Order: sequence, then structure tokens, then C-alpha cells
Amino acid sequence: MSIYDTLNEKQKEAVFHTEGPLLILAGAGSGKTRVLTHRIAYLIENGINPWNIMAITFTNKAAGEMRERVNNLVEFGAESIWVSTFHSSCVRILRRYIDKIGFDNNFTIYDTDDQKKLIKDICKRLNIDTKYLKEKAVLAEISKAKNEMITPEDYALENAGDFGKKNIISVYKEYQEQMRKNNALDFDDLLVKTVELLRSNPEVLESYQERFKYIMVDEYQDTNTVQFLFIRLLADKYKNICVVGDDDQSIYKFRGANISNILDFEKYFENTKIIKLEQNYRSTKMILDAANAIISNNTARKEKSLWTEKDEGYRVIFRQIDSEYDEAEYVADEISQVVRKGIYSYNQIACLYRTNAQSRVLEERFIREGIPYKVIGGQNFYQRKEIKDLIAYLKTVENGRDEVAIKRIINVPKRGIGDATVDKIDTFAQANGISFYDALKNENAMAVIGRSASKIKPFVDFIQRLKAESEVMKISDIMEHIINETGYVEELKAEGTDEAKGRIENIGEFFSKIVDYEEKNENATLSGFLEEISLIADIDNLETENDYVVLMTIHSAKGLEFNKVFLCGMEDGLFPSYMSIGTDDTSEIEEERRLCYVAVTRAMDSLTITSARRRMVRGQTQYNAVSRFVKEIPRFIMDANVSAEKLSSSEGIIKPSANSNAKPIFKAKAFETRQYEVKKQDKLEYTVGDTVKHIKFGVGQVMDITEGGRDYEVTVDFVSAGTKKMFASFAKLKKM
DNA sequence: CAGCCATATCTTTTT
DNA sequence: GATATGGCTG
Repeated sequence: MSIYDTLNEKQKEAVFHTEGPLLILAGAGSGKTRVLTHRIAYLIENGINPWNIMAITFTNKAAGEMRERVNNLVEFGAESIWVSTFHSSCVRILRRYIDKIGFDNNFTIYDTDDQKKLIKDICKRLNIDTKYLKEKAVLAEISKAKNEMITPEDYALENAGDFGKKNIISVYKEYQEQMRKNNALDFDDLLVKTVELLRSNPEVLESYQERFKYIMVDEYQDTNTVQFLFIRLLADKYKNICVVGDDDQSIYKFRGANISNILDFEKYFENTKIIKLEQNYRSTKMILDAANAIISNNTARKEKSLWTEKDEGYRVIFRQIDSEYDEAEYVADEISQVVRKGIYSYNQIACLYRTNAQSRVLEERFIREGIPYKVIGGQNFYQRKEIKDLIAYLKTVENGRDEVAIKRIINVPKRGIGDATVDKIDTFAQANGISFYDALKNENAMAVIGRSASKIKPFVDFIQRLKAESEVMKISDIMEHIINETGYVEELKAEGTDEAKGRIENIGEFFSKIVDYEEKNENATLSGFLEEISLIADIDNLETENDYVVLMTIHSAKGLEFNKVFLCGMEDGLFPSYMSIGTDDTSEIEEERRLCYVAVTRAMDSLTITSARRRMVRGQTQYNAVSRFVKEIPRFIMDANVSAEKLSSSEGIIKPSANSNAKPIFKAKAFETRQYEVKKQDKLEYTVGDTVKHIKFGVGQVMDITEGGRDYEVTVDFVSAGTKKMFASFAKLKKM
């Protein structure tokens, strides 16, 4: 008996195919993590040095789990496998070699917030009105370019004729220059600079090619162009690259994920072996059927058919409820009930939704009913104001060139150094070609500033002192020093509000995280700590052994599974998002549908879908129709509180009263899906009284046929399954 | 320069 | 509804 006996034939094939390029098309719940871990174990068993194995996962959590699972399979060596995310891998490489391309190895990492601040500064300097050109839009454009490995120069050339992009061209150029000056990298840069480094330094590239003789990439469908270039460079020498993905679960196009990475894999890597994993081990038949029905509406996909040996299970429950508050109440009641009955424990249940904003109402209800829960995502702990302020101090100590960090804290807490002064220093620094921090130390600069110069001196002295201390002191001691000297917590205490109290608590938590880091790492460094917290994802903190219900977006739920899943807010306009409905571009709606597919396939044995007739969005009441995705689920595998007619037409929606100023955001036309025309057969091949055969329920007699909204509804009395009502187009009844 | 009030914009998803 | 920004005043 070997550890591989539990694998199915296809899985074994994937595990034993160790040499050369391998593409595993793994459907949802088909055991791809099992394949990856067993494959690693197999490699090690066959004499491959764990040191030579690299596995790239989507989150740090997945990386940790993979290491643990490999650890359970092999005797030793699991700890020396390189398992991490793309971003962490790149940071590790860059920390070592980035000086070769003109950065300091102690570079800092900018999050979106920092990026925005920098962009704003640049626009101000370039006299670009951010009213007309939003920072967010610029940022998105720059990110898009970087994901495609387009430099500012290339970008300028490509868009030379486009007047509308003139400003973006100059901001992008200036942005990159400023990042270099600040010795900072953003998330995209981590990838871009690594590829740049590997391309321009053959000896570095070769050392990594030799190191990573066997490479595995999980969630491959969500890689973007730079990420692909990165792994292609690494795999170029030995070509032992194994990627696992599912085009139906590609949900990160908005972040630059390039689906052609999976569709064209074979073109880049000659002699690619392709293995499809189509047996699902996770979900019941009903849930799988629902998922398959939904995803089959997409046109751009590789055809595959997931199947399961599991039981039929329960039908998918659908409830349309009046408002989001009632929805929350329903979900909370259901949870309380199943837990009370002992059917599930809290940690077997998840609530998934499209947007982070939806968590609030659920949370309020859960608190009322005493349901333990944890929200994943939304605002990250490290993005909170007070935490970012303290991090900015640490960043300033670590990398004096980080302008965004210094500007953030120069007047926090208030030191009498206002915007005007900052501007003057900025101008001086620009004119004299020195950094902002150096300008602060420059006497000539202080002469220009006049009055508030006296305020700057103590600040600079303070930072200098901290810098000196950082050479010898622990991070926690420095932090303590910062908090005491700035009076940050004192100030909050004086405020006395609940909000301030919350902030103080957060600071306390931040402090314990520092201590925690110091305890876990023997050679704890400030830069190491900063790096860790900048790459941490909220999902990494999910501890499955704790007994709480998890609330998160579907994006965050990728790769996870739960016994019972609540899919909330299934309304047209919310999910699919109104952003994807308005456009002619069907690829947007198809991405939403894939997202829905991901959501449904998270459920192992119970799935409940809810939608609200009325919902507050941005302070306005919206009246939305049931999500089109719900309508794509065959009626006979659904247990709905809404009739077929109402589901398939707009009848289920409350019309806003005449004196209400709230308007439905969609015109009636939006509900009348075109599928109505396409799907409804002109004529059925059977009629009342005929004997028909159904694929699941067997033989029966047609009792009744009624014209539903978009389809015929057929009532059949089955010999063994009893009387069932179903849609003709889904039922696929055959006349006997 | 800081504090206060009015307003605008936001929400799709994240490493 | 909540938060960030901008303008105004002391």
C-alpha cells in the first residue's frame, strides 16, 4: 500500500509525470492540491532534492497548507521546498539582487494607498487636475501596462498618437522615476523588476534555473503576463514545469490575468502533456449540476464535464426575501438552526457575497443572534489609519528615501508643519536634486522656509535618533519609543471617543504582532517585518480550527470549501455587477459567471442562495431582479420560494411606489433575457398524456404543460420518483 | 496652521 | 451611508 493508491488514474498520471512541461486542467474540487502535494512527495521519493522544488500558490495560507501536507507525506525535506506566492518569491529574489538594477536592497513596498498618494503628488507637480484625471484611473492604467511588462517608454511610444493618454504617459514616467528615488516598489513592480533582473543578469537567472529544477504553479488560470514571463524564464532550462488551473475559475481578469496563459501553454512549451481532472470529490450531484448548468452558458471555455460519484444530495435552496435586513435575518436563523440541531458546526459554514460592503448587515445580525463569525477581506488590518501611521514611522527609519512615508508622518501627530511648509521643502528638494528627507536636514532649505523651520529640527532629530537605535534595538522597543515620544496613544486617549478606543486597541494588537514576529524569527529585522506585513493577505489569517462562520467575497473564497454555503445578494446589478451588465462586451458577464461558478462549487453538501427585492446601495434603495445566474439553474434541482414564472420574468420584483424617488436602476428590458427567445422551443415533441423518459427520474406520464415565462413548464408523474414540475428545456424529456 | 462644515464620490473583485 | 476632500474662518 503506497500513498498513491488513493489517487484516481488521471491523478496518478499527473503525479508520475515528472519530467517536461505538464498542464493539468483541474475542474473545481477535482483534488488538484492532492495531486500537487503527492507529486512533490513523489519527486522527493525519487531522489529529487527538495531544495530544487518550487511551488507557487495563490496565497500564503495555501503555501503553508501545502508544505504541511507534503510534510505529512514524506519523511523529511518538506521545509526546504520553496513554497510561496508570486509576490513573496519575487521579494526574496529582489532582496538579494535588486542592487544590480539600481535599487537598494532594503527597498520598501507600496500598497495602493501609498501609490495613490504618490500619484496625487505627481499630478500636482505636473499641473494635472485630478478632477478630470482620477488617481485611480491612472493607477489602473499603469498597473495594466506593468502587468503586460510595458515600460513607461514603450507606453509612450504605443500611445503617442492618443491625446487623451498624454497625461498618463507623463505621470507613468514620473511615477517610475519617483519610485526609484524613493527606493520603493509597488506590487506590480515586484514582478516586473524581477523579470527585468533575470533578463539583464544571465548569471543570476542561471543560478535560479539551477535551483528551481522542478516548478509547480497553482491557480495558473489567474496568472498575468509578467507572472508567466517570470516562470517561463525560470523553467527555460529544464522545462520541468507543471501548471494546474481551470479556465472556468479564472476570476482575476481585472487584475491582468491573461487567460491565454492557460489556453496557449502548449504553444510556449513544446511537447506539453495535458491531463484533465474531471472527477469532482467535493460536491453533491445537485450542487455540481447547478454549477455545470451555470457555467455552460459561457462560450469562451474549454469544454469539460465534471462528474461525481457522490449522492444527489439536497436541492439548491433559493429564497427571495424583501430586504437585505431580512436576508441577513434569514441566513442567521438558518445558521442558528442547523448548528442547534447539530447538523453543522459554525466553521463548516460560509457566507459568500460579491462585494465587501455586503458584510455589514450580516455582521450586525450575527452579533444580535450571537453567532460567532469572522470577516475576511475588506479593509486589511494594516491599512487602518493608525496602523499605517506607525508603519510609516518604521518605514522612515528603515528607508529614509521613502517620501510617501515621511510626508505621512511629518505632521502626525500635529507638529505645526502644514501643507505649505511641506510644499516649500518639496520645491527646494526638486530644485537642488536632493531627497525630501535630505532637504529637511539642509540648512539652506530651512532658511527658505522661515518660521516653521524651528518645528522641523526636533522632528529630524527624533528620526535620526530612531535610526541610530534601530541598529541596536529590537523592533518592539523602537515601536514603544515611537508611541511614547509622539504621544500618539495619549492623544487618542484624550479624545475619549469609541472610535479612538478602537484605534488604541488596534495599536495594541499591532504591537503584539511585532512581538509575535520577534518571537517567531530568531534574526528578526525591521525590513523583514515590514516585508511580511506588506504581503500578507487577510485570508492568510483564516484559522479553520476556530469555530466561527466565515464571511467573505467570492474572490477570497477561491480554493476553499465548506459544507454549507450561503450565497447572498444574488441580484442582477449586484451579482452580476452592474459594471458588467451595461457593456456589450460579453467577456465581462462571462467573468461574473465564472465567479458564480466558483461560488457554487465551494459548497460540499448544502447550498442556499438568497436575493433581496430591495436593497440600500450607496444610500439609495434599489429594486433588483433575481440574478440571471439563479435563473440558469435548472428548476428541478432548486427548492425556491418563488414560482417559476416569477423567477423567469420581472414579476418577482416590487415596483417602487409612485411617490418614491427610488428608481430601479435597470429598465424592464434587462430582465427579459434574450435566452427567452433562444431557449424556448417552438413546439414540444410530446404532449399531455404521452409517456416520456427523464435522465434522472426515469419513465413517467405527462400530466400537464403550461406556458411559463421563458419556457414550458411540464408536470410529469414518474413511476418511481412521483410527480415533478420542470422546465422543458432543462428536463430534456424524450418521448417513448 | 488647525479645525470646522459643506460637498462629492464611492463600490466590484486583490497580491 | 460613510468617508475623503475642499473651502473657509479664527
